[in-house]
Amino acid sequence: MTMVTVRPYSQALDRLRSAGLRPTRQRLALARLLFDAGDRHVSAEQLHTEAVSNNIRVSLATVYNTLHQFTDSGLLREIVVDAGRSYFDTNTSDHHHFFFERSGKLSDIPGEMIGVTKVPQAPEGFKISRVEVIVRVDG
Amino acid sequence: MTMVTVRPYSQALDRLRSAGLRPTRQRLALARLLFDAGDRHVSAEQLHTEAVSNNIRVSLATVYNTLHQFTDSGLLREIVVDAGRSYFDTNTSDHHHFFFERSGKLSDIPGEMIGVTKVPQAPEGFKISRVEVIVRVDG
DNA sequence: GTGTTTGCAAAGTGTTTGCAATTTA
DNA sequence: TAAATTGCAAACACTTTGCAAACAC
Repeated sequence: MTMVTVRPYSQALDRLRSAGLRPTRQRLALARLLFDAGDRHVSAEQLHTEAVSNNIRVSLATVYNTLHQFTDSGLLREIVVDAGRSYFDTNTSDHHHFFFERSGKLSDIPGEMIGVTKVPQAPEGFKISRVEVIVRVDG
Repeated sequence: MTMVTVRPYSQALDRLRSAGLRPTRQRLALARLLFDAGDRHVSAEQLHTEAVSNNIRVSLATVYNTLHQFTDSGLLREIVVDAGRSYFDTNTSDHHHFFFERSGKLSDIPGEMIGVTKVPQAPEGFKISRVEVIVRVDG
């Protein structure tokens, strides 16, 4: 018996709808690039380049706007590992990252593969919004 | 019996010596600001402002250079939590951080207060250089 | 049609660099 | 005095913004 992945059409439209974002040409095209290819970590510049080379006419400003709108509506997660460059992760579930210092690339570590114990209480009046583990690797 | 902290002079000079850095006026002054006041998390801009208001004549470029030299020689640790701004931590021992999203401030979590278990192997050919835990808090 | 979204170019951050002048050893 | 360090101003990389034109509903 063989497993078959049925992908009748991009889920991009549904994602936009459920996020309450108008499915404009640019947003749809970017959503396809982002979500139709499994888990990804992209910078704005990268995504823009990729869009352009796929003949999607979209400005860099719109890519930035779109990435932030997607992040605000929970479709993406922003990751900061490197001063002066933001990455956006299409995997919004609970997980952590390897960061490859030489190449500047990221890769996912499934949430259950790392255990963080004894996380201290947030100080009075604050609540923990996320516990992020970054395993920096080199070599 | 009373414990007395004897601080005959700043340890800044010794720190520079042991790091093999020439103790210039600027480096000494910055080292005093950084290390004579316990654990600190500062940005370049912050440190420069502080220096200027303490009548230390030093340019922002030199502050950047100095922070990087200190980091390279192990006197400081660089922390990236916020896109587009680097912090430098005078505590170079094994520990983690709270990051206060609203104020942009950091505070230390002693190394032994968080346990990270089951850290996966670094991929073939890579070695782990650091495991960083950032507890983002909000509110 | 009306309100939203886009693209452009300009402006804004934070950081780095080139090089002459200054300082340190 | 020779080599290292500094300051300045310009250059940089990345990101955000203002606003008119284009678009979605």
